Amino acid sequence: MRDNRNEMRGPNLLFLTDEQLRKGIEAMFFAYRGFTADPDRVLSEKGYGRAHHRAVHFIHRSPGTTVNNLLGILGVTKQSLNRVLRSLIDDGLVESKVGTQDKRERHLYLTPAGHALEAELSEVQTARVRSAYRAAGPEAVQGFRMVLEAMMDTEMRRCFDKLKETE
Amino acid sequence: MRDNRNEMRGPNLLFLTDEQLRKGIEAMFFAYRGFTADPDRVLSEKGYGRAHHRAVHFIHRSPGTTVNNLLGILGVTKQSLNRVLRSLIDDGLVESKVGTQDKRERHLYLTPAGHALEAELSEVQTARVRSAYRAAGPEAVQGFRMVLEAMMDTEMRRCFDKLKETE
DNA sequence: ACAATACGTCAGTGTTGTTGACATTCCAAG
DNA sequence: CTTGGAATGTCAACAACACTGACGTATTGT
Repeated sequence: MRDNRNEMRGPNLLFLTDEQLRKGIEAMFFAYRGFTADPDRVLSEKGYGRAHHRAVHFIHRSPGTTVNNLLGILGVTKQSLNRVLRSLIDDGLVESKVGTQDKRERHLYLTPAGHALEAELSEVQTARVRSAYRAAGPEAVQGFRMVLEAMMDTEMRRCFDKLKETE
Repeated sequence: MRDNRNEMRGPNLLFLTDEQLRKGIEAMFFAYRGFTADPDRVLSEKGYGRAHHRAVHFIHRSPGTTVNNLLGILGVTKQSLNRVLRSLIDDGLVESKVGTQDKRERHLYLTPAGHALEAELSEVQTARVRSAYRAAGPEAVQGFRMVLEAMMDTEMRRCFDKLKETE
């Protein structure tokens, strides 16, 4: 059950009180809204949703990735991803090439128009994150990243680490 | 446009490179999935969605709040909130009382059953946040909170601060 | 030949969002 | 006091998006 007695266990445990935890939860809720607000605005102007942003982002990040790869990274169903990819391909933002070794696979790439959209989305989102980073300072950013990574599932952690080593 | 030259501006600006910003964006994406995964599991068992969680959370947080207040906090449309509230009221988790001063307003309260659901949701979500906090340590948590607050809109910031002062 | 994999698609369901209309209540100007 | 506007909340119809589960096709590998 709830435990409010952390407050009496010394100042080094103050950050684990229910009060602090709830504040963190609410901060996460509001901050994520801010985090997605700008890209969402851009997307809705073009008739796209948040799922399109994610697809475009990770195709940009890992050109030539397959549909199955994206499914694992995004954590959506095949049908949702397919609908998104279908519209992106029809609109000429994403190109789907049949694999050379394994012809069952489709490798996904951004077209020039796709790169343009990605840049536009990345622009507005990065601007906000940069501003937040600048306001909070380097040590805060390091802490921010540590908590976020500790909040992931092992599954996502695996995805995240795999993306990191691609640098 | 993109700016990769931050890397040459000294070590104190290393955290503002595009690489670091992109990593932060992806970490935020994956972490938020982890953040909502456990409550989502509980909710779907009961036929509810994430919107129900938010409503229950903030009614618990601010008992007697009005529908309009919740609209501002949650950032959803009136109809979406109303549908959610309708099901919660019909299921006996939320009680809606006509205002005494202003009879147009409906003041919202959790019933005992509502408090039970809130506790169950809070339990699983808090467990993960607590674990992340513990793993990252107090200084990291402070940085985490600073960056999150800096990432909010002024609008949300206002909501967040108003909730904070209720303590 | 046979099973497994990668991809696409269909039907049915549920949540969420938008548009727009509507009833009730409050308040203030006439 | 009356009346009109503004605020609060409710509701219906429709669209967007996601999920489940099943099925079909092409390809790979044993």
